[in-house]
Amino acid sequence: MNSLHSGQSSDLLKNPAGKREMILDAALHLFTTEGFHGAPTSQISKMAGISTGTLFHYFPDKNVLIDQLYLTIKKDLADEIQSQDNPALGSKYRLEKCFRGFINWGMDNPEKIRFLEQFYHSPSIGEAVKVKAGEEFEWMREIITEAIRDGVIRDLPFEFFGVMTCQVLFGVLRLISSNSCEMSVDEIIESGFAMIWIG
Amino acid sequence: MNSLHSGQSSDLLKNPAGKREMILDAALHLFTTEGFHGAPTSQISKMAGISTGTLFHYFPDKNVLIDQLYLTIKKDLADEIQSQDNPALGSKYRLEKCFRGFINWGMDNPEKIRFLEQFYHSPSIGEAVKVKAGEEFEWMREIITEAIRDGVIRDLPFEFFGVMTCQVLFGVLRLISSNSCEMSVDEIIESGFAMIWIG
Amino acid sequence: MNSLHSGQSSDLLKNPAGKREMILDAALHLFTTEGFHGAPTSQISKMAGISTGTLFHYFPDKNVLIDQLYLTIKKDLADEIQSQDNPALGSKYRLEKCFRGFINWGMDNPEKIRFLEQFYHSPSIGEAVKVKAGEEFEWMREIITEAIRDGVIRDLPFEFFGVMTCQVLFGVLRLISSNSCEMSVDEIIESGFAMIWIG
Amino acid sequence: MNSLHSGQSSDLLKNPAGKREMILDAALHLFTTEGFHGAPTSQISKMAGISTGTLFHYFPDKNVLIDQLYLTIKKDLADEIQSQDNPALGSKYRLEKCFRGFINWGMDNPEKIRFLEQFYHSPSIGEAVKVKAGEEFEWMREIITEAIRDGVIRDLPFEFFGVMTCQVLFGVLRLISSNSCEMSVDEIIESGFAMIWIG
DNA sequence: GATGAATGAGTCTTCATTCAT
DNA sequence: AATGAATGAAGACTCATTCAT
Repeated sequence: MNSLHSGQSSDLLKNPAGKREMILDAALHLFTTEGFHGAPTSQISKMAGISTGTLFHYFPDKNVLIDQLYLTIKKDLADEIQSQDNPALGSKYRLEKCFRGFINWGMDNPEKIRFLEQFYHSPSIGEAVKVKAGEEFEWMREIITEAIRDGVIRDLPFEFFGVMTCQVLFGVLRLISSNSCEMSVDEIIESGFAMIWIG
Repeated sequence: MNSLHSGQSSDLLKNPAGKREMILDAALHLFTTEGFHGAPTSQISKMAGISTGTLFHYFPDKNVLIDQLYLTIKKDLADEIQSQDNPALGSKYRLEKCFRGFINWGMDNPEKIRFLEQFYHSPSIGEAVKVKAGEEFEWMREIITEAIRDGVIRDLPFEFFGVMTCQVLFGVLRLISSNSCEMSVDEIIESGFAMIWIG
Repeated sequence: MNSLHSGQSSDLLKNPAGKREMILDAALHLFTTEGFHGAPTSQISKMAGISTGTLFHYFPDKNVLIDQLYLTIKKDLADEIQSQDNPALGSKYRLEKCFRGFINWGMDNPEKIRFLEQFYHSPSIGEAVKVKAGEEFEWMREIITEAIRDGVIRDLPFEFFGVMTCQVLFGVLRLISSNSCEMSVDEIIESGFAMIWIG
Repeated sequence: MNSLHSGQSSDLLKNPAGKREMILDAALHLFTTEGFHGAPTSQISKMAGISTGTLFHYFPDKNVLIDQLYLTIKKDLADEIQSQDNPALGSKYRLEKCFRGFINWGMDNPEKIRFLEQFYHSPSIGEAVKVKAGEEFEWMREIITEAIRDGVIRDLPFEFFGVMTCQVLFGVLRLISSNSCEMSVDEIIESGFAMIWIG
């Protein structure tokens, strides 16, 4: 018996993506389409292909599940953007790269975007988690500071810039995905960016 | 029986603000702080000062309640803005008046703003109601068209303008209410408007 | 239609003993035979002839149910004993009357006796309730004091006398109900009393 | 491989007191404080320092665990008392030695006493086990018979004497451990014994 | 219209037990 | 022997909704 091969095949059969990840995936879908209280844990585990008990083996309760999901998604987004950053380049270029990273990630992950939109304002996510998730984006503060020094954006507080940029980028993604306005994807993106650069 | 007398006294004693309104008020508060499924109808009726059965006298079920609440709030906002409009004036002035109307209404009704933010993306509101609520703002299309003709804003579809403006105005209100950025209320508002005018 | 008659019959059909009492009766039986955690609330409500939800209308949770049951039973016992007391009589006579009252009540209510035996030492009953239940018997302190003054029982603290008397009387009732010793009920009772009088 | 060496080291490292005993110890504590159904096997194994699966290696199921625990404790008590008995001495002396043995064991093992009090009347212990546990004390029947012949105690059935003596001794231990009556330990013990001798 | 007791399907969560490693 | 992830039946409790009064 070839232990290497048998090991691989059993890994693939039993662990196609890791149960924790399968739970998070199912939860993402159901929370987004049904809401937090509208998505029973029984349905989440069924969709994840595990038993009801197993869900609680990975997440002590439903609140922890949505908190971890929120955190995971925000970190996923932050990592994706940061992975493409190059501190050696100019601030305007770096900033635009971040925006495009956000938009691309959002177009690739429409359900995650819907989740973030829906739950950022929701009482279902713990406050501590919201704060912690926000910290994943702290590294951008430096780019903003530099961009202000370079005159690329107006001299306004980081908070203002952060909130407004998010609002505009979420708006861009909603327009793209709703497909209800007669503009090309690129037009939407460029028009959105225009609001940020001057604002 | 003297209907005038009996009507008056019972109205004043039992119905100081109208039970329907008291239910909507309680629902607004609880849906905003607890979410749709997180706010039991029993708690809503208790806060409204009525019995559990009475709630279902005014709203056939809980979904109708939140739908009506959403509709009522959006109409409230639209009416407030429209009441201050004067079609005889210039498009830029009218548009700015609308924005300021929105902002002022939002500052006066922070819970309603939170409700709109939270439930605009939520599956708890019926699609038909979302559409119907959107129609309350159809009258603004004319102002936008005029503003584009006057070169006050860029020539972009109504949908783009509508989504983006909402996003920016909600951002402005959030910054104002969170109080976390070192800017005066006026600075926040003006900086927000600047993004819209050019965008 | 005879409203008087119909009223009576519907009362009898719908309220043969009061739902609260039916729940307490069912709980008494099931807690005694299955233990606290061994008796599902679903089974209690089924035996009480009500729905699962109704149980929680009368008792906010299962712990309150057993606490109230314990309190009700202890009060039942205390009231029964006190109702036969006559402060005008001598202390020995009164004390013996109390003992016989206890024994008779215990023989009439074997399940309640089993319940008290089983749950007096159990962590399932809240401490506060145990204390409160104990206070139902405070009025006996006076009889004991008098009995000591009269030389009917030895001069020992109320606590000693209380605990020991209970132990003996519970023992008497167990021997009577187990039927495993070749003594008549009266012999058991008299032999038990003998232990108390001198102790 | 040196079995002696490996055996020793693993025994000492992994089995300082025997896993079976550690499970029984943990179960004793948790059953006493939380009740049978209130103490999850997972918590018992955690407290015993073993895995959930190992518990079921030593005890096929939870009922067997509590049955064995009950049996072990009763045997422990019986052995302790019997070990101090000397058939050559007089019946009154032997009997008193037994009582003192019980009291001393109870003062040394308060948790075991609480366990016996709590579970003697509980449906969680199998009937067969209760009978079997009772047999551990059969050897005392001879002492009682002798004591009756010697006129040390009244001529009453073994069952009466057994139940009543237990009740009194448990009462004594409860008074000692509750510390709520103004008597010295010796006074409580002697006053308790007095009840037995005459009864 | 107004009440609130009653319902029971549905929710989250627990836990004894198994079994592949 | 030992582990601990996995199971899923079962439990406590909730809550939208009804209906007799």
